[in-house]
Amino acid sequence: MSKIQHRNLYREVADRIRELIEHGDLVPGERISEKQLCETFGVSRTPLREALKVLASEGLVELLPNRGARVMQLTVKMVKDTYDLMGALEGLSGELACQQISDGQITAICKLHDQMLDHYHNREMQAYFAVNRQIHESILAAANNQVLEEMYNNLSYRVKRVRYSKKMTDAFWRQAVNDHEMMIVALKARDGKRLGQILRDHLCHKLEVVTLAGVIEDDELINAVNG
Amino acid sequence: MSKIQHRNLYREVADRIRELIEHGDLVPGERISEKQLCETFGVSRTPLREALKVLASEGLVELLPNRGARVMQLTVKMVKDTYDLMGALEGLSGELACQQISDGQITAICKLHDQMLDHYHNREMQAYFAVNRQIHESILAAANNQVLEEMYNNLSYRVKRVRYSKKMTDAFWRQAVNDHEMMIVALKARDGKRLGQILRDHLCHKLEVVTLAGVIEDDELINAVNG
DNA sequence: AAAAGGTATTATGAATTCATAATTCCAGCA
DNA sequence: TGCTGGAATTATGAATTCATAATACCTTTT
Repeated sequence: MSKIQHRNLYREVADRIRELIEHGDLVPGERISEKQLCETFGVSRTPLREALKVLASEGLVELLPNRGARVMQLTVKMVKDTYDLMGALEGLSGELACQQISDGQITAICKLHDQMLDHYHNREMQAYFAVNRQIHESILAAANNQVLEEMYNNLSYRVKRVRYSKKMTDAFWRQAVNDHEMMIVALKARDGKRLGQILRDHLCHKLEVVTLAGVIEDDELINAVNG
Repeated sequence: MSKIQHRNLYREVADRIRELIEHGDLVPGERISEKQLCETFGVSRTPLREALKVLASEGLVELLPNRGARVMQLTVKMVKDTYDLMGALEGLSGELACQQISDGQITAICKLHDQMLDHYHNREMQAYFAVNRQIHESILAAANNQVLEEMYNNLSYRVKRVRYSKKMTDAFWRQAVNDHEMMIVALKARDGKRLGQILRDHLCHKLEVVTLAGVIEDDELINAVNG
């Protein structure tokens, strides 16, 4: 791994550690060795520890007093809670977007929607997810709320490790596409309340189709605490 | 000011700086002198700078490369955006709370509600706000979603400097109390959708009754950037 | 007197050093 | 053999030191 370039070191380090977590190179629950990371990145402990503190406040890492840091161990409940929250934020983004979105932005989203439909009919799941994400990001951007965007991205990062299942059921997929059809209708009508409602409900079953790799069951956690 | 006690220093320091910001001792836009804060708290620069980085990631402080830190300057738009977000989160808390709240918790909230009504009728604004906050916190707690709670508290901290106006209009106050009446009805019926809707709308006009002390108008900001 | 340039000072960014808490490992003992 | 206690080691928490960028101040020149 290439050494880090020296500019705003703690921020660079934080980005790199985020990548390591996202990529699964740092295993949840496993202790993070400061010395080892220092050597990996070629930096001293000061910026590394600053980065860890930022990551802790982002909820990606947990700091144990006098016992170092570890990658945050996600529980099923935490993932569910996070999805609930993201649903609420998506809903808000829809409501806000309708208040000010331009005709051009709407046509752009409709274009993406058509692309997504193509991928759906061709059963191209990767491409489908990519365009799907673009649509939601477009709505988020159209909401024109920096604080919302920041929060949403933070939450998104926390559960990034939980990947979408490769074997999404047809029924679920059809339902998701159907939601998107309704979204487009509401968006074109600039019906914020309705778009918000659709988006809030849209995400709420997403948990059913994620693979919980690296996520521990809550009863496991209880055992780990008691045992 | 008493020296800080040595235990998880960076966290203590962060708490203290939050207090200073909330209390208005650290003025928005003003540069934060590391040396001065170090002397105030009786700590070295290392934990202080760690604290600043955490506060920056919380949005309370902004870090300028090679030029230190300053208290985040709130704009009217940022405050509005934050209130929109908090409204959405309140709404979610209501929905979730209805799914699992116990009878005991409901009666406790009803009790608070009655207290609040008393304060309203007696025109005791301070007490009214205190109980009002307790009600919303109770619902938030009943939602049983740690991530939500954490995020709400963070947002709350960002706009804490913006205080409620002493001269809230009767009309507005009556409307707020009316909202609360409807909330109680929905809560007793455990009607999550409805409670969520009320809570989302409840906050959305709050901006109208806050004093924007220390907050700069967005056109001022534009002037500051251009000038 | 005002502006430009350069030096001195100060503040920040990062590395190193020091202190202390946690862990490991081993000896002694039951 | 397994358990307890303590020394040695290691890792973390915090302070200090070093390097460098930004700022302030002063001189020089027009």
